[in-house]
Amino acid sequence: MTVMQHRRQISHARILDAAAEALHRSGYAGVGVASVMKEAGLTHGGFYAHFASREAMLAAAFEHAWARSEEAMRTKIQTRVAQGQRPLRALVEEYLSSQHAATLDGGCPVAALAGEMPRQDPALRDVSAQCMRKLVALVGDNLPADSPNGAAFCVASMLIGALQTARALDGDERQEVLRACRDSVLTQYDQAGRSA
Amino acid sequence: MTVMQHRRQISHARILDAAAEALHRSGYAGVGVASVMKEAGLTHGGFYAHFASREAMLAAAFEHAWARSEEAMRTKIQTRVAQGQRPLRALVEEYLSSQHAATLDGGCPVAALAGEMPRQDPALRDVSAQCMRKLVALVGDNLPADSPNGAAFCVASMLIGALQTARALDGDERQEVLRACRDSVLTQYDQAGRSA
DNA sequence: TGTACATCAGTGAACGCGCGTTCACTGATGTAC
DNA sequence: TGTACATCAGTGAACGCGCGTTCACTGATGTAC
Repeated sequence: MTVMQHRRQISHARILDAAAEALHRSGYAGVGVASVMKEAGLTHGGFYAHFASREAMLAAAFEHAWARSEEAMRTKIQTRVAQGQRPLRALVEEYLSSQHAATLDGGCPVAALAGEMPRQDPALRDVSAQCMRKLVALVGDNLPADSPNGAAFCVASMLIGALQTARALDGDERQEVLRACRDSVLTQYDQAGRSA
Repeated sequence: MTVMQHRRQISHARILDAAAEALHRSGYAGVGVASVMKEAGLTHGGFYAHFASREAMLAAAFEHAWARSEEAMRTKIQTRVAQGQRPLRALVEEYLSSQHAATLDGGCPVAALAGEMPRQDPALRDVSAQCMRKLVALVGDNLPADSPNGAAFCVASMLIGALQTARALDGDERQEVLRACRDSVLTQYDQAGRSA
C-alpha cells in the first residue's frame, strides 16, 4: 500500500470514529459534516472524497458504532462467563450497568437511537434495522437454549427500554430502574428450562 | 372574555397541537418554529407573542402531548376493564397494539422521545423526565396491588423498548415483537399475587 | 350612540448564522522514461 | 539515479438554503368620553 493510500485509510477511520461518537452524543440529526471533519482533524471540504453524502456517512458510522459496541460487549460477556456467570446474567449485568447508562457518547448505538430509527430515510433506516436485528441476535446467543419463541425480542426490547428510561432519569431513580429491570429479566429468562 | 382573547387562545391551542404532532413525527430536533406556525395556519413572526422561545414551546408541547395521550390511554383502559379485562392486560394490549406501533404522528410521546431526552437542555429534560414519571405512574395504577417493588419501572421500560423495537422493524417482525412482549409482560406481572 | 384614541394579535421583511454541498486550487506522493 | 509529468488527499472560499429571532407595521377590537 502506498503512503497516500495509507493516509487516506487513517483519515477515513478518524472520520468514522468521530461520526460514531457524534451519533451517540447527538442523535442522527445532531451529526454535522463540518463538526465531524473538525473532530477528525480535517477541513470539511475533503469530506466528499470519503463519502457520497452525509447520509452515507451516517449509515457507515452506525455500522461502525455497532461493530465496536458488539465486540466490546461480547468480550465483557466472555470474561464474566469465564468467571462462572451464566451468559444471560453476564449480558444483562453489563448492558444494564450504571456505567453503560452513564455513558452518553459510547455504548450500544441501538439503544441510543432506536426511537429515531423510524424517522430516517429508507437507506439509513434499513442499516439501523439491521443493527437492531444484530442486537436481537446477540441477546439470542446468550439466552438459555430452551427459551420460548420471541424471548430474544422481549429481552432486547427490555434492555433498550430500560437503558433509555434510566438515562432519562437521575440518581436513585436511575439506579432503581436498572436494578429492577436486571432482576426482572433474570427472574423471567435466566431460569428458563430450570423446571423443564 | 373578549373576542381578541378568545382568538388568542384558539391560536395558542393550534400551535400547541401542531407542535405536539411535529414532536412525534420528527423528534425534538425536527420541530421548527416556521413549520409549526404554518401548520397552525399562522405566519412565523407571531410566534413570540405565544412562547418565549422555541425551547419553551417544546416543553409545553411535550406536556400537551402527554396529557392528550394519557387521557386517551386511560379511557381505552377503562373501556376494556368495563368489559372484564384486568387493568394490566388492558394497558398492555392497548400500548403494544399494532395500531399504536403504526402511528408515528401520535401515541405516547414518552416512547417516541425517550432516547432523545438525555440530550436536551436542562429545562426540557426536566419536563420530559416528569412525563416519563407520569408514564411509570400510569403503569403503576394498572398493576396488581401486590406487585413487587420496581414493577412499574420494569413494565414501563418494557413498553417503551418494545414499541421502539417494533417501530424500527416491519411486517411480521414487528407483529412478532409486539406479541412476544405483550405475552412476556402479562406472564410475569398479570399473575402477580396469584400464588401468594 | 358616536367618535377618537389605545390596545393587541398577527404580518412579513430582515438579521446573523450554520448547514450540506461544490469546486478551483495546493502540495506532497507516485510513475514513466 | 534523475527529471518531468500525473495523481490524489486535503484546503478553504463560496453557493443556496432554512433556521431562530427581531421588529416596524397593519388592521381589527376594545375603551374613554
